[in-house]
Amino acid sequence: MPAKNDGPEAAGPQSSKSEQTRALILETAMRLFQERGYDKTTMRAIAKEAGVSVGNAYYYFEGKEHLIQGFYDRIAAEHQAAVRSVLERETDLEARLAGVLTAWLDIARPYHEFAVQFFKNAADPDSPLSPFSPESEHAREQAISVHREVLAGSKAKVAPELRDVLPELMWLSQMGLVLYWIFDRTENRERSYRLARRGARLTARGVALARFRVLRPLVMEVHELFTDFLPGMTRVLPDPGRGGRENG
Amino acid sequence: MPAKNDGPEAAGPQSSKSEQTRALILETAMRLFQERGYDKTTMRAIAKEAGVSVGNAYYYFEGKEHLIQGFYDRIAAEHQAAVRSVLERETDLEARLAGVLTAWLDIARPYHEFAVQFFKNAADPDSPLSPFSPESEHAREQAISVHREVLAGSKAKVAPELRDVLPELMWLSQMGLVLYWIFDRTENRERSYRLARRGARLTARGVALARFRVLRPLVMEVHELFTDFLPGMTRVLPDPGRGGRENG
DNA sequence: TCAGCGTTTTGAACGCGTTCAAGAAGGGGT
DNA sequence: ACCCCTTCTTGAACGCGTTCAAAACGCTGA
Repeated sequence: MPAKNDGPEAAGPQSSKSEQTRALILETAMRLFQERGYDKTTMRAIAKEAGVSVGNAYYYFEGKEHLIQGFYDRIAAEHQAAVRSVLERETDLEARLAGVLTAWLDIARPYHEFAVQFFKNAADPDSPLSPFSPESEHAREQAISVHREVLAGSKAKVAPELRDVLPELMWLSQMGLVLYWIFDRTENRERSYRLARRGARLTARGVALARFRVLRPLVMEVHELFTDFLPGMTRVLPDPGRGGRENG
Repeated sequence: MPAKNDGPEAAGPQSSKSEQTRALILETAMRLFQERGYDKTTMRAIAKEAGVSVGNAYYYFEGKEHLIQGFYDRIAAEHQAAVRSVLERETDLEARLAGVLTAWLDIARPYHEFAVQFFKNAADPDSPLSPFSPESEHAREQAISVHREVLAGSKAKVAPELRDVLPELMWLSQMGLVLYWIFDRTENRERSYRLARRGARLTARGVALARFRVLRPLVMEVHELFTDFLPGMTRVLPDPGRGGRENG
């Protein structure tokens, strides 16, 4: 049997010639993106700099936007690592949440410049780069589980109705922070940091108060709404059909 | 002195030759967008169909994306009109809010197909089409004032701390609904309608409960957070005012 | 060694949004 | 009548992302 693949994407992290070329193209692209910005980096420039042909880049990546997937992965990995120390140290819900959010801001800082391009694609439901796309499911699930840990490792007492939806809610509000961050033009993203800290405080206080009797109906409402709609958000398509390319 | 202009954009809604050409291009573009979708409609096709040259379209509009501004205006106008009957009829906050939201969904329905493109541009902070851009300020202010009316015309008793921020909050949650709607693939956007109704209920109950004593700190938190950050969102550029105290 | 076959690589070509130098049209002022 | 200045219009040309038929490569079995 010859070396048969299901396409270049299907291969694992082996160090074959193919994987090397793929990695070379990705790294070159990421470097140029950071040096010149996304728009000013042309596919031709990436190919030239990497010493391959344009067509070759398209053999490994479906298009230019797919080359920024590398940043997703990098940020996610760094964040996961950075968060660890905070989660081991703190037991206060507010501090834990604030730590996770500000850690993300720290890590994402170098990429703010072209985060817009990032987000433009994320805003397209059909794009695999959308945080709600099936392709992002793994990364999304990992991000949510960070918030699960934020909650579980804290000494905060959580209303039982909120237990299961809260991590997803917190992830969603993190997406809100990211959105704010993208629009944030202040120096060093100061306002984003402020929002992160305040948002963490608001969340912690909300969770604490959610155990009061008077709030029972509201909490139930929140619970129902998000058990109902979060699965719908994270699984956008009614059918799996990752079907043919609609060319045109 | 000859007929001097500050450019074609500066002219009011006169019916000069210039304005006619501009309108012709815009109408042709909107028609083709609806017939073929945004991506499949080329600038060359718009120009050809309108009987002008490509360059001429660029004389009147800065680029292709600017041609969808027409939809913004159209939807906003229709929504403003549709909402009137609801606001005159109902006095219940939940019903008023649900009415406003579902009216938007009704009106926006025909444009869902290419709403993505819509949103891709809206997601760019530098784009004048962003709902947070200075260029959208008028439309945004009008949309917020609809929510002001929703609140003012209802018999609901609102905690004083929320009075001034609530309309903006409601508008923000409407933006959230729009986001959900864009990702919504269900038939007739059923889930979006569900979300609108449930969101309205949640908001109404939250407002009702916000008057309880125990919630005072939470309400204050919400109030502070949004008086602090909403002006920052709607005025993207660094705004020296609002020098609230840094919070540890 | 070589033919066969899947994998990888190539770069010209396509269609698109956008730009721009050049010209046409439309009026005053003389 | 003529020039002049502004506004409007043109379409070829540019640079880009993307595609594709064809070529080069590399491995396997004979």
